[in-house]
Amino acid sequence: MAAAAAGERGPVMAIPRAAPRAARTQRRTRIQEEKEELILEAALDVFATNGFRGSTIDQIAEVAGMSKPNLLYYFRTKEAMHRALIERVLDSWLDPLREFDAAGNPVSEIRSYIRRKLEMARDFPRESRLFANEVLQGAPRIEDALMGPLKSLVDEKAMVIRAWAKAGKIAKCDPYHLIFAIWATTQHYADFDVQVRAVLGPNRAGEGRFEDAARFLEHLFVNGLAVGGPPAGTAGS
Amino acid sequence: MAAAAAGERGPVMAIPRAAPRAARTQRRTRIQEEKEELILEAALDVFATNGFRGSTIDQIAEVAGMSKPNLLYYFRTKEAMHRALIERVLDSWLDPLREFDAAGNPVSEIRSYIRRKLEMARDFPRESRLFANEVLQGAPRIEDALMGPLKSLVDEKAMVIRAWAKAGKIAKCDPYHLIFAIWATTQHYADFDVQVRAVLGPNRAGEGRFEDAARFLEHLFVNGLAVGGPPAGTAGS
DNA sequence: TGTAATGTTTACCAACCGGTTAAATTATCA
DNA sequence: TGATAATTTAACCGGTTGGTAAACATTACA
Repeated sequence: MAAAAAGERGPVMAIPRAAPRAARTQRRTRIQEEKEELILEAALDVFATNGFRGSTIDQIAEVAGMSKPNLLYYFRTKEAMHRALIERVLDSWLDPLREFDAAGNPVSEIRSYIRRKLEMARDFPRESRLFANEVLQGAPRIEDALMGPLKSLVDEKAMVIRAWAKAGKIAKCDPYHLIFAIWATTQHYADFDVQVRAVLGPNRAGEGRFEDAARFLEHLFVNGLAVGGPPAGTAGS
Repeated sequence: MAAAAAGERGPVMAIPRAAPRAARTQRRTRIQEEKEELILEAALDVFATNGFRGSTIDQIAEVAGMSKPNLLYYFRTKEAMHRALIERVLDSWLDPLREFDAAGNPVSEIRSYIRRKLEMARDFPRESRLFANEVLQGAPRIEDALMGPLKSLVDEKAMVIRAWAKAGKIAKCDPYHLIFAIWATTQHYADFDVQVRAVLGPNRAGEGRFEDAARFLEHLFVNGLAVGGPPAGTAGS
């Protein structure tokens, strides 16, 4: 896709610019691989904290320690950078959900899904914010991914959850909203990090907050999805 | 604050511009009130969908049906618009949490808090996204609000929840993470609306999704916070 | 009704931003 | 080593953006 776009302008004449990631030879030099890596790393930094429109090529260039035209040598447009970044990150971002195993024990599957998602929020907050920014602003550049691969994967896993509920292994519940709830609660710690820190205050804002969150969320979801109504003694006035 | 900023430039000379919301007389004319209202309404629209940096004064002007300089007559800078907007919206945004009543029944208090927050996500998604954008990008313009009024309110309500837990009315849990979880799950339906719609698909993306979400979340939190461990029969292989 | 304060518009500007051009520099390899 | 391709840089460009200047229009009010 990127390669096709690169060749769109010059029809016959000797190509005016070197056209990296070109059509003929595949991924060329060592240096190209390194620099693209470097750029995408910087782009992740900048896009994640400023969103697409709020980010400038100059910012990315500065973080990457390169000149702006040099960046544009590797990625023809700002949007191409963003596209490449999304493409590269989306797959690994969905991994935890993919690992969700129909054959496993429902409670432990859900528990470990929560834990994995929380680990990702802790270890890859930029990735989380990259998507959050994008989705929040209407997902103009990842709509396809949302309605395609993402929806398919969720549909598949929702069926698994529904089967568990039907078999009486967990409480009857809407699997989609369950998945939303897990996404929301876990990614919250990456996307709304400053708010979490501000509310917890300097004493509790350390890395321990992820352990506390894990404990709470596991309790919430495991108890919340346990079969049968609330155990007893919760009726008040 | 805004008034003080307005007078910073011209020191002695006859004030060059009309200086609305001026120092002497209080909030002046009817038309001023109307136009400021109009502008903030438009600003909410634009800031909520594009974030601060991603929004332009021209966009806001267009939505408001006014010229850019006219906007800048009422708010001296883009940041002043944003500040005024945040100030105006923050209070009502925190209302549901304020209504959280220590004297009430814990389960029904939590249940109705969830419901109110979900209603706000449905009825005021722009407000939710305004904050989400801001917090996501590091909250450079609302840090004070987060660490001041917000933290205070949460601290207060966290004590209430902790008392409930201590009295055995709900399960022992970290009250801060409980509040985060409620925020995250409810605001998710405003902030990540496109994703929710994309995943649910055209059939289920109608307004009914909020009812489904309410049902699921009430179940999750009420069951999840019920005293005692998971009722029975959830142990698998 | 007249006039001073308030409100609106047109024209403008400097900085920024995405992107291009072309020339210079460096790596590759026959 | 030398030619060729790949990489990097300086200079530049047109459009956008936040904001201003000043003239013009309208409103409030004595």
